[in-house]
Amino acid sequence: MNTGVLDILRNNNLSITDSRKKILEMFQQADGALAHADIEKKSKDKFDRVTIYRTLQTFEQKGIIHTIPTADNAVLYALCKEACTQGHHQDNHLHFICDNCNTTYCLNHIPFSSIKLPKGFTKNRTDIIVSGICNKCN
Amino acid sequence: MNTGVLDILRNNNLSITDSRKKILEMFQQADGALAHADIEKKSKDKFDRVTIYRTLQTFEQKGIIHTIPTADNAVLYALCKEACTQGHHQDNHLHFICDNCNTTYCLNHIPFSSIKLPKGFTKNRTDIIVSGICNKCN
DNA sequence: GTAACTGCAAAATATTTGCATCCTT
DNA sequence: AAGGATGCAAATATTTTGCAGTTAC
Repeated sequence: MNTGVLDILRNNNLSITDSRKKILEMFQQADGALAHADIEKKSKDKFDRVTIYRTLQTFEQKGIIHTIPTADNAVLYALCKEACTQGHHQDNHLHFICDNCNTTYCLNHIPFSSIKLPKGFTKNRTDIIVSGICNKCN
Repeated sequence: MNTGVLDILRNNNLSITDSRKKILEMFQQADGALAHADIEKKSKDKFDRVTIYRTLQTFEQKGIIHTIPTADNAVLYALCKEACTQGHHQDNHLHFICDNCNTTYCLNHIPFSSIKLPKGFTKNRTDIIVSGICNKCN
């Protein structure tokens, strides 16, 4: 897995630094979404808050991670799939947020019909957020 | 329209105050989503920031307005349709956010197939956020 | 060696809380 | 009159910015 992290950074022309390696690994291990606060907690005494903000921002610009909109307005990030490229994120995101344990699942394999917009509207990105109770909490 | 506002407040056992009337009217006139900042600007020198926070919170608890998840993490609110009741918001929200003018449209009449979750997952709320360019900006 | 990244300090924003006063009913 | 709502002050929390020192390449 470590190699994967390095490859991702190299492929995006980012220099290899401790914080970037560590934060990327956290995303891979989480296999789901992380909030700024999660990263801060899990990396206790490791990185400055500011570094985390900047790293997340860099990753998002490069298309390595994407934001997940949430109803309660927490800022969540998750690894992008291959389809994401710099400045142009994958079109369809389907995320499930558990109301109980608060875990976020990326359910990219769930199909849904594409949405037809009214005339004159152009679609760029679609986000679907489903909340409820996950299989572990049920 | 003024009567509508009063009815809404009465139906929810809320006392009729200037800020509540004014903010509700803003939502009706906006016919779309408003952020805390929008309300603050539009009601210049009228209400305290804190009153706006508290009013929005009250409205949301009563099911008069609901939050709209956004990718850029702005907090948006919009009027709920009749189907919303206290503590139990309408199931399907479809919102369009213009990347250009930033206007948010509630497109509740656009159909989409219901989403099937994996076994063990229970659905509570579904939000669909489409971003792109709206008909006015196109 | 140079450009880029990090950490610290501090500024700018955003949100919450406490309390005295005012308003609605 | 009583309970709730508002405004103000202040405490917290969150995010951004500047800059000097450090690190990657």
